[in-house]
Amino acid sequence: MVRTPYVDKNGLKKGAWSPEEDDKLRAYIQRYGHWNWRELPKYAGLARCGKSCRLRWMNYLRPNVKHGNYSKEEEDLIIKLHEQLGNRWSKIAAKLPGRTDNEIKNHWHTHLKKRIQQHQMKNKKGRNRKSIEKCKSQEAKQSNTSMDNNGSISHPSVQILESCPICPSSPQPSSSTIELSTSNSNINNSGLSPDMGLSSGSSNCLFEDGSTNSWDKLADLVDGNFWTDPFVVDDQNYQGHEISFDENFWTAPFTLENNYQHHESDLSLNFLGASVSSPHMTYLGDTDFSYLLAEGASNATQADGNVTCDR
DNA sequence: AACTCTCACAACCGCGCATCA
DNA sequence: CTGATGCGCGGTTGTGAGAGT
Repeated sequence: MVRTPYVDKNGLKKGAWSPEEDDKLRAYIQRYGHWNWRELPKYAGLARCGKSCRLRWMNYLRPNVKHGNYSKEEEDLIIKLHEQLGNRWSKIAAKLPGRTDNEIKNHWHTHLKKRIQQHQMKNKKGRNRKSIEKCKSQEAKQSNTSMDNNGSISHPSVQILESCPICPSSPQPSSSTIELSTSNSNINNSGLSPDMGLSSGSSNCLFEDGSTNSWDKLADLVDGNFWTDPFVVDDQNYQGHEISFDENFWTAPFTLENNYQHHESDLSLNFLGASVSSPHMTYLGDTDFSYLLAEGASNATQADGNVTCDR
């Protein structure tokens, strides 16, 4: 999947990086920093150009760089930002902690662009269908409606309310009761505003501002995958740290305690009032804690961050 | 099994901007 | 002001893996 390593005419190595080269670059930068990319490879003992070193560090070796596994929330944010900013990948990457411009760009070209195109096609079809129905109903009343061979219509009085291309339909909630509570933390998922905590019963939902809203209003806020997609909690008091849950979130009970040194906040979430552990939790933070969990550690504890998670 | 096609993504390349002498 | 240099950005390419035939 990567380019075969080779040496160019200037004696500089190109192509895929070896683990040894990675180690050299990582060790050097961790010790001395990247004071001058052009000079760096010479001192780090690498037969690479500075540009190549910079790219490798920025896109792969740099701490906290996340790879793959884009959450629904991240994808929606990328789509939204791309609408606003266009192909300004570095600006987009700046809004997604742990993601690089290169990776976002790749993800866009390989996944999101297609998704957008599919949604647009779908909307176009749906719009045509709607339009045809409306058109038919108006045909009896008015005679100046026209329809082409493709089913597209043109009519001065037909108004089309186009749905969001990304969130075409809003689901009805399942019959189960869902209750979430946070302390000093914000829950958010596709379409919910970042500062909106959600606590809901089976027929309506209570927002943090105290207002009660019908499911219809909630349905307006969430997209079609809200009830099935991974759920992300973004603790904004400790930026860059994310805790994400997989599709078993809704069925697997769990407890998470998150007491950071710099603020005493506890992040705890209860599923139906039960305070138990989940085997499906992944911590995507600055520390190596995620690896402990990925390795299947039980009672994983992050010492300095005081993060605990029982399995 | 062998071949072809498509996908995914790391890495490269060229350009433009900022800084400095 | 101008040229050299370094860096960052965005577009493109190369290639291994997996799917399809």
